[in-house]
Amino acid sequence: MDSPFDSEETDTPFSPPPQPAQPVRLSTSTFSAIPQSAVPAIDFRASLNDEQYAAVTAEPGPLLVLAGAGSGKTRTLTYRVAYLLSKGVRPGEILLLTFTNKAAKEMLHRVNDLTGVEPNRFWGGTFHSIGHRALRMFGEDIGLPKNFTILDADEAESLLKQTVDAESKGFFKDKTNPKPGPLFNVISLSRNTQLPIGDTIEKYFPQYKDIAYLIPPFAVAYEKKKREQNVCDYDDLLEYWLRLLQKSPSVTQYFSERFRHILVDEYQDTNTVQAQIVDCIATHHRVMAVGDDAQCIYSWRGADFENIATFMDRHPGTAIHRIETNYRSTPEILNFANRILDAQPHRRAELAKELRAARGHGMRPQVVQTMDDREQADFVIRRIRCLVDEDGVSPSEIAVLYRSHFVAMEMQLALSRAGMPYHITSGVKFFERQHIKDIVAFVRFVYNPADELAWQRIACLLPKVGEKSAQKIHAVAREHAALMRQDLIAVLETDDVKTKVPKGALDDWPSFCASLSEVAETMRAAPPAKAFDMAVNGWYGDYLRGAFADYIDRLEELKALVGFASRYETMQDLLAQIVLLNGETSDRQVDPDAEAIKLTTVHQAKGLEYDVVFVIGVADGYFPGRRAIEDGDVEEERRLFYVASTRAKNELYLCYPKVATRAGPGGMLLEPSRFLKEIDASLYDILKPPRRSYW
DNA sequence: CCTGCATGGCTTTTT
DNA sequence: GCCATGCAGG
Repeated sequence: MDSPFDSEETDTPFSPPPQPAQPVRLSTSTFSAIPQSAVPAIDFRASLNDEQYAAVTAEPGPLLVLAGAGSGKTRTLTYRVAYLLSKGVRPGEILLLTFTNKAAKEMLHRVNDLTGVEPNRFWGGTFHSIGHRALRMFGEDIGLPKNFTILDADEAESLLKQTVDAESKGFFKDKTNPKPGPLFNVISLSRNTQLPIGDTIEKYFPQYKDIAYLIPPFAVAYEKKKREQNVCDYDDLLEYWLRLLQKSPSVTQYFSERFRHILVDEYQDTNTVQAQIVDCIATHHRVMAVGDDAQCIYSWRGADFENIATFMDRHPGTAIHRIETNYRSTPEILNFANRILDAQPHRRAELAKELRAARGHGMRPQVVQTMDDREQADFVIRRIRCLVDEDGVSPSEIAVLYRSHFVAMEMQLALSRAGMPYHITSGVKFFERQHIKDIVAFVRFVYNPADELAWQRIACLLPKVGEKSAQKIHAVAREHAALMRQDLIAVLETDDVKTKVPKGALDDWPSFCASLSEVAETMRAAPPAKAFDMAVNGWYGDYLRGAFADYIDRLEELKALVGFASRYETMQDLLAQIVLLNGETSDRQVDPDAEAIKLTTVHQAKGLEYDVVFVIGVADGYFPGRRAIEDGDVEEERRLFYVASTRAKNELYLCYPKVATRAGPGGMLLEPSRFLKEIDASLYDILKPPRRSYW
């Protein structure tokens, strides 16, 4: 049972002396009082308020922390980690689970600042990335070969599409049937909620009631395909992890003995699988779940804030801590935000929190009405200039938030025109760029030749090769390889295989195959970055030169990818991170350290705070989104609006254009968001910026 | 079977 | 005003 992570906790200067193994027990005991001199002494009492202090220093055991927005939830969590360390708990005994990569990074960074303990000494990260680690260690116990690869959302969807096409020829031809995307969502949601597909459809997708019976076989076939190709989709990382824990007592024992303390951030956003995973590992009940039902914004992915309510049933003797003092926002912003929740049709009384403002007064939120997108962007830019130049606000303390990516389009253009540097956590991500995905697929195929999606991607780059030819080539190569007991890549150049290669592709074929072999060779002997380097310099390099006019720029990015790869020691880890870190934004920025304002979706802004926040597109149809309105369920959108508003510390601007220029049929008139209309007008000011002269 | 053109349909949010 | 899918040609 060797883990590549084991060494990390044992040989660093901060490690306390080894402790005798302690029996797992329901913890009524206090912490073992082993002095921890390496971690700097922290005055917990002075650094925290009463509520936070109580939670941070609570006896080990099930803890539920109900923490409102801006009440210092992350602070509580990070200090809890520091407190555990100060009591002699080793970093390797702490498991820290979050939802987004950003949150994980932020948390571990803060712990590092506080205690000096390096982030990589904890097991901390998203459920998915920790699931991947678990599968990497124990996947073979449930029949998952160790070189499995991970499909991103597009690839998974396309595999499902191919599966369904193969199972039932005309399914997608019939327009009344769900398309691959929605179909994937149905299956995914059923897996994440652990509900049978029939129940899932009844509950969440009644429009598919009539064809519900068709879907379970598709799900089964899809699962089979994934196994054949030795690939996992995102949901597998959670489901297989759970299955592993349920099927193998020794694995469960390993995790629960190893992670004597479990902390879960944003517990309101756990879905059934995630909650079950936590419960399985936390047989010792030393688990701290931190959450706020008002900020549950992932229910479309199966998140169920009822998990908070049932936590105490699943972990008897739960101590509940409420943290209700808000240090972040001015009372004006907080009043406004509280009213958003007041308008909720049904509130859970037992979860309700009353946020108290701790700060002095500031300005009321400003509702900004402009003609169109363009004026909206102009307003934001002019206001930012003013804030930065005259009020001395740092650009990095300013954020522009929106419900969905497309709302930010005009904003991006305007910022570029104005020469104002910005970070954007949306749009086409670095790892989603074509050439990046190509080269990753190239390497991924070498690593796992059963991965047909990776194969299709690279094979289709050859002239005259499309999906069908790619499939045929792969099939014949697979057969041949099995027959000859040889590597799949080694048989690609045999005549049998070549008969399936279209004429137009034969010119490229030898160098294509040679490059694959070279990469395979490198992968066996050298660190992963070398294999990437080899791939870039081989056949793909030639292809790139011919296929793209901006060849130089793209090559530059591929070199950056090689640089990224050099941070990883194993191919498995590297390839997984590329899929899972689906974040690393393609900042159009030259200097990454330059002070830049931030553009992000509300989802990605969760947990973060800024001096000044602009929410753009606060109009019905945008926020709440059109879809949510049509489905008659805007409650999640309301929580999202609450999350957006509570990101602001000093100033909050809610902007909307009166005319929709781009979206919809065009020229449509927009109403202010219903969430604005629900709020007493005395709680905000209305601002109508003068029309800008255009010459 | 692949590729190019035209029409229709449409837009969450993240791992 | 965009992208993806559908149809005709090679």
